[in-house]
Parts: sequence; C-alpha cells; structure tokens
Amino acid sequence: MVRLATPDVFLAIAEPQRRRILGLLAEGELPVASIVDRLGISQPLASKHLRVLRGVDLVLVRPAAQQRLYRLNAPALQPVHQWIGGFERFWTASFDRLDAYLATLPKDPP
Amino acid sequence: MVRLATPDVFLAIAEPQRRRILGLLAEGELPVASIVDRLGISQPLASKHLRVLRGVDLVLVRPAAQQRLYRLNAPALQPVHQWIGGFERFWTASFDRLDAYLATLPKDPP
DNA sequence: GTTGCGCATAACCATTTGGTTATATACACC
DNA sequence: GGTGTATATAACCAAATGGTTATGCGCAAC
Repeated sequence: MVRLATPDVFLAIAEPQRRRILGLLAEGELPVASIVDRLGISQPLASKHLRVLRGVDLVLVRPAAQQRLYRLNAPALQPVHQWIGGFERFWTASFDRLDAYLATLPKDPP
Repeated sequence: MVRLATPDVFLAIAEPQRRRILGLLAEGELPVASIVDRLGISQPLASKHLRVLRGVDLVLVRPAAQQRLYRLNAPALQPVHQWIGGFERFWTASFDRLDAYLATLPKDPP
C-alpha cells in the first residue's frame, strides 16, 4: 500500500509555498521550471509540493515534450470555500445588526 | 523567547479536530469539558488544540470559576476567506461561460 | 487548610513534514 | 546510438506535529 501523502485539501493549502504555487497557476498553465524560478525554490521541492497538490486534485498535469505543464483545478478548493462559508455569517453586516438587536433584549429574564 | 506554535490560520484549520472544535463553538460558548465530551478526545489534547486556536485568535477565552469558556472569533477566518475568494471566479457560472466562449476562438492562429 | 474539580502544562514518543543532495526516467536533438 | 534538458523519485535529516501519561495550578466548597 502506497499511502500517497496528504489526502486533505485543508492540509495541502496549509503550506505557504503551495499556496504561492496555486497563486501562480491562477494566471495560467506553467512548467515546473517556471515555478522553480518564480518561487526561488529547489526543483525537487517544487516537484514534491506539486505532488501533494496533485494528490488532492488541486492541480492537473499535461505532458509537453520533456516538460510537464501544470494548471490549476480550482473547483477542488470548494470544500474549503463551503466550510468557511458556514462561518461567514459571523462577520457579515446583517449578523452585526442581528447581534445589536439581540443585545437590546433583556438577559436572564426572572 | 517562547515561540508558541503555529502562527498561521491556514495551519490551524488544517487539523480536522480543530475544525470540529470551531464547528462546536459556532453554536455558542463552551467549557473545555464539553468539547472533550462531544469530540471524544482526551482533555490534554483538547487543551493543546485550543492553545493553537488561541494562538491565531480563532477562539477567545473567558474564565468562569474553575472553567474556561471558549468562544469562536470568526473574523480571524477572514484571511482564508479572502484567499479562497481570489479563486472563486474559477468555479463561477459566469466564468464557465467565459471559458466556453474562449473555447470557440481559434487556437494558435497562423 | 484540605479536598476535589477543571484545565493547562511538561515530558515524552512515533510519525509526518519541509527541506536537502544524489540519482533515475523520459524525451528532444544531434 | 549518445548528449543535454526537464522532471520525478530516493534517501536522508532536522524539526514539527498529534497523541499519550503524569503533574501542576487555580478556584470552590467543605
């Protein structure tokens, strides 16, 4: 059994460099060498991070000669978006108004 | 210098149990024992996770006799929400339409 | 004061992680 | 074929992480 690293999108985006990679790929498809260049990291490290991102489907690869062109697969971020969405109401203006309203109610009625 | 663990919200929410804790606290203030009970984890582990969450301001504590009442501080999630928001356009309907339009254009014009 | 409760911390352990250097694989070009 | 280029993988290392058990500390109640 091979157990290929992080099966969790939350863990995949917990790493700053991996978030930067996704940021780069948001601009378009890129070969590994470009990522290495623009992030100033070693090539093996980039490959490692890309493997994790692939493992959770956050990126897709397309071979082109000796290169591997990586591109973003943004929908894989939706679980995170949805989870965060569940908390959004807590910092929303309408919630603030609700909060203010609740504050006008008597607390601990006798 | 004390270096108190994870200074990063992304890392804090990368842990499933910590996300569950936040989920519980979304319903309201809770003492540690409740979290321990409802999550079925050991008390020291709960305290450890809560410390990490405190470290990134995701939760706030209020002492009440021997208890410590924890509550959610949702605005601390906004960095994540904003980062994700930068990718939202990629799975939005309007973007799909743009994508479909781009697909109708000739590729590699001579 | 002392006993008990609720929680935090310490000390420790196995596993995982980001990082490195060295090597293998795959393809293009000569 | 051989050579160079682009990427992946292997082997390894130090540090961090989730988890445990044992202990400390503050507060209440007796």
